[in-house]
Amino acid sequence: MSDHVARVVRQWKSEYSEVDASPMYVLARMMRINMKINKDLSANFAKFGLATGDFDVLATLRRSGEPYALRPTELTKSSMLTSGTMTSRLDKLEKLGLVCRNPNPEDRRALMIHLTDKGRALVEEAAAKHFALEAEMLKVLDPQDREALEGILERWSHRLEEEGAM
Amino acid sequence: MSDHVARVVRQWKSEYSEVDASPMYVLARMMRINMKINKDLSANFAKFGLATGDFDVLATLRRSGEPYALRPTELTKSSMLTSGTMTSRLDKLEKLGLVCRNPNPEDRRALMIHLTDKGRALVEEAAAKHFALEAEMLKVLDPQDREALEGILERWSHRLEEEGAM
DNA sequence: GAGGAATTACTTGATATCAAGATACTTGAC
DNA sequence: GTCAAGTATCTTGATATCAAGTAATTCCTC
Repeated sequence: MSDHVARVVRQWKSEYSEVDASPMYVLARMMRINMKINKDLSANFAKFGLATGDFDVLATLRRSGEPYALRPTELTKSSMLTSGTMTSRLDKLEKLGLVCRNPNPEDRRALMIHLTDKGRALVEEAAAKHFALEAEMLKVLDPQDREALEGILERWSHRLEEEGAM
Repeated sequence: MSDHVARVVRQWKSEYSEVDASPMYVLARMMRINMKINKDLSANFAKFGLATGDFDVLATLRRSGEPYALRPTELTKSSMLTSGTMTSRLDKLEKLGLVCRNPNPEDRRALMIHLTDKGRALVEEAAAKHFALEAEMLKVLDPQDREALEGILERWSHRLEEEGAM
């Protein structure tokens, strides 16, 4: 039995024996699993009329607690995106009445993005489904694998953030 | 010490105690690490004038062995993308002289995408750097973590493919 | 064989993203 | 206080992607 990535590595080996393609066992599999996860998660968000990125903004506001307001820069940093991308997301969410832009009294360059009541209700409903779906997805892993994976990813993430890489 | 995802989970817990956000320890960390990896890998491809997806097509052709030719459908399946996306990638690669479209003698609906000599030379150069960079990236993991991760992702990937999910 | 179902590559229109730069504002060095 | 440097948001133009649909061809069932 072999998966897509195993076949790819085998092909490289037979074509190009001087190169070590083994990092792909980790990185290419991660990438493919991640693509699959993202597709499934975004199918759930679509039921609420949201793209993954829209949910991400609303969820970031919601979990920041009262008064459910952050600056665009904070949202941008949290999402690993560029400022232009965040601007267009906010345009869309504002048009849908899920957030509103207010002036920021502390810094006239900045804004405050407020979650509206409608936005809050929607994100809470979507988040409940989202967490349930994530839990479901992890059930294909054996409990000990899931636990080990949690530890490994935690260490990996820490080191990347320590290095300032993220 | 805590990373971005740990802070996010803590926020959810304090705002929304009835929900179990713990799957995010696995899924959100995977997503963020993956985003970081993709950014670094695509910076390497850019040195060769390629986007990640362009490299993916050229590499799939190269490792398929002589005569370095596949049908668009095979490339599409391998990449987890839609056929329209593959069409536009092939347009671009053809314009750059890295692949060429030839009629497929066995099926007049289909084509054969051939890697040109120029395409082959480029992908071999880019691939060498790519593999070196991937190996470098995995050095932040302890050897036992890397080994464990390889096993876990292999099992995960197998199960998803078994289910027909990928 | 004939005819309907499936497959193949492509087209179209919409959206998401980025890099680079513009504009307005704040901060800090002197 | 002044001004250069930095910061915050948005704009612009380019690209990548997708979903849905099209036309030509092949496959399958009878």
